[in-house]
Amino acid sequence: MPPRKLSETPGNVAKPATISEVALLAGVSVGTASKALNGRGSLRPETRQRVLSAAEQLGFQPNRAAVTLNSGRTYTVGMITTDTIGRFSIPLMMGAEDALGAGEMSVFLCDARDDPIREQYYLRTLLSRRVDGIIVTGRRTQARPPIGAALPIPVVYAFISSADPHDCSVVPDEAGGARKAVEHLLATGRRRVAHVTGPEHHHSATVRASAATERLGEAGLELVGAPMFGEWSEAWGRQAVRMLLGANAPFDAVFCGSDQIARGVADALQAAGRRVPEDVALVGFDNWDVMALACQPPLTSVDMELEALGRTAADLLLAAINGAPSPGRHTRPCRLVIRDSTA
Amino acid sequence: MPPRKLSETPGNVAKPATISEVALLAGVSVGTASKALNGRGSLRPETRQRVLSAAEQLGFQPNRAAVTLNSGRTYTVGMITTDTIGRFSIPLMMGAEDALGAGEMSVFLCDARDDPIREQYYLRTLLSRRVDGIIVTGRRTQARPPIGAALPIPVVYAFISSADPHDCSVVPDEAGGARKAVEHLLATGRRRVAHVTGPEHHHSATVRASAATERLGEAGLELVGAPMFGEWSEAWGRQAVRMLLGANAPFDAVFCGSDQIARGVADALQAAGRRVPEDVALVGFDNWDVMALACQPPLTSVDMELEALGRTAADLLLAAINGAPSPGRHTRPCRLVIRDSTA
DNA sequence: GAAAACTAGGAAACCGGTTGCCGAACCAAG
DNA sequence: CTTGGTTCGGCAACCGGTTTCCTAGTTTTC
Repeated sequence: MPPRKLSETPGNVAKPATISEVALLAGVSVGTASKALNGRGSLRPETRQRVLSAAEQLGFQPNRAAVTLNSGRTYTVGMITTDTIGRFSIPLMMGAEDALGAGEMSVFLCDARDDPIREQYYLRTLLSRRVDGIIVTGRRTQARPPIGAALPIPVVYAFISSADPHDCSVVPDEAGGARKAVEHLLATGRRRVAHVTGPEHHHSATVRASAATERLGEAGLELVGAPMFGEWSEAWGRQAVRMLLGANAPFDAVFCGSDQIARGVADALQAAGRRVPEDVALVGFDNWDVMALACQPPLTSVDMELEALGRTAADLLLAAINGAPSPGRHTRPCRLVIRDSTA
Repeated sequence: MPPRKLSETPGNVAKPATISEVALLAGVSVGTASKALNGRGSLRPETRQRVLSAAEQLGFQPNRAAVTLNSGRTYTVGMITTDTIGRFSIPLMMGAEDALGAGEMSVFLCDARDDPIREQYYLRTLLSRRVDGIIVTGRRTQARPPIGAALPIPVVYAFISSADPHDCSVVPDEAGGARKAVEHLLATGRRRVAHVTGPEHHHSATVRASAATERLGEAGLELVGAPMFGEWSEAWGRQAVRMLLGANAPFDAVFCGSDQIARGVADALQAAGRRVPEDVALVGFDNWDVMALACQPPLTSVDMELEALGRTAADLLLAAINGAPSPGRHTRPCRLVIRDSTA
């Protein structure tokens, strides 16, 4: 095999310049070149300048492997999504990547696809690559077993949280979000609120349901019927409306566990001749633009601010890498985005 | 700053083991340890075993920076999404990450967010980190200027393509997909097909529209009216249906440029009393499960097989890294997924 | 004008592995 | 007992930077 025939393009550069080539061109030693490039040591300004122009001319970029080797720092972090990359992981990743990029950190992407074997494989890979830290994200907020014990580097869990309370986790305040949703419904004069949400075994569903119930209780009210647990789909939203209408318990608002459910609810309500928001106000959860904006009318929804959450996680990780860890569970508020479905 | 106080956890390991520690424990020299671990040189089986158990015992993982330094290979590639990570980039990234991970490659994630400055920043970063190759992806299939000229490493464009025909690009056969959609409609007896799609300045919209028109022409038919260019939204789908119904030109099928449009079309048709698929058959594009499955009835749609596309791109990149580049534009077929909207 | 104090820049060790080369120990053959 | 061929494993160079230490040359000081 030829040494590195990487492309047929004629203008292809063979190899990046090394510091010794820069030193040679500038007529100094390698050590001096290094000092000039990093602003260390005491050099005549003219010498420094000569090295800098030589570097410029050769398009010199220091070999990060070499830098890593004697600093011990890789300026790299790993991001493991335990569930498949999806609607929730993306904003998280974007936020984290944004904050890390600003700190000159690069991000290794690892998609463990819900497979513990893949997860451990990636963990070993990341440790072998000596990343400075790891962010673990997932699709659900439920606590999960720590990804590893006694790791030599800091780990931050984002959205998902670690079952070990000493680990650093950043999670959205889903209960607070649900309370905000209910408060808004109360503020707009609704008194008979139903709740349609995802499966009962899903952590988010139960947390949001309890918080909503509790907040109504504080206002001396009760949920219309029990929380309706089902699945995170439009079809379930439609079905739930049929059940609600059949139950003969009047309601003037539905707080939904997700925007998809809310959209199904909206469709079914209108099919049944109920107007949104005049007859029934509607609040969703996730503020997933595709759903919330396409809904008719556009949907008021709770936004978990995942991008900011990812950014926070990255900042906490950077702090931990720099020797200032913040162990424990950190909570970030949700934001209510008001649209026509409750106007 | 303390040297590396990374977490408060007591069991925290200070530092990963080095090969010299392994060698010490096994009672051999560093070089011998290296040979034992890599299966090189000629060693007594017993010696080899002693080194292996020492490595095992210390949890030794070779420092990749050191390996990189003398192999020149980083076993790392960069993945740059030119547009923001979104619905299209995700499956691409997953496919690529999957194929690369199987080849022991790690992936640097770079989200350029449609910003040329960020893009060049990431490119420099990746080159400085001496990645073995780069995959460029984006949200649209249109050709874009090459990300850099005369790069020392191979680059593969996935989904998006490079304006330079010598660059390696992998794109879905959107025209073929559109033809398949039309063929299916013809096969199910439809003869009066309308086409509602995205903005005319969008490459995908025009390519798909032309292919659909052409395929109808081959059957001696014409599109009902001109292709209706608008935007990629449900609202436009609904509006287009109102326009179609108002035009008094009968139609028995609508081929839509996206699933979102198709869903708007479905809703508006049903609101107008037209049954899907009995009166009007409907085909979407993208096979975006959230839309295609939630649509009533579930939507027949063209799937661009983005995950496979990403995998192909990764395979081509790996081949190029190993000295076997495949310059030029590579096309991958789309797949028609048949559901109730055309049954 | 000589000694002391700086200054600029070079030599070399080092980070943690890999690999070519060489020598020691062992075996069998002469 | 010497010689030649093997086998095993150590030594040291090397990858590309950074950093410490040190020296030669210049400037300052008395």
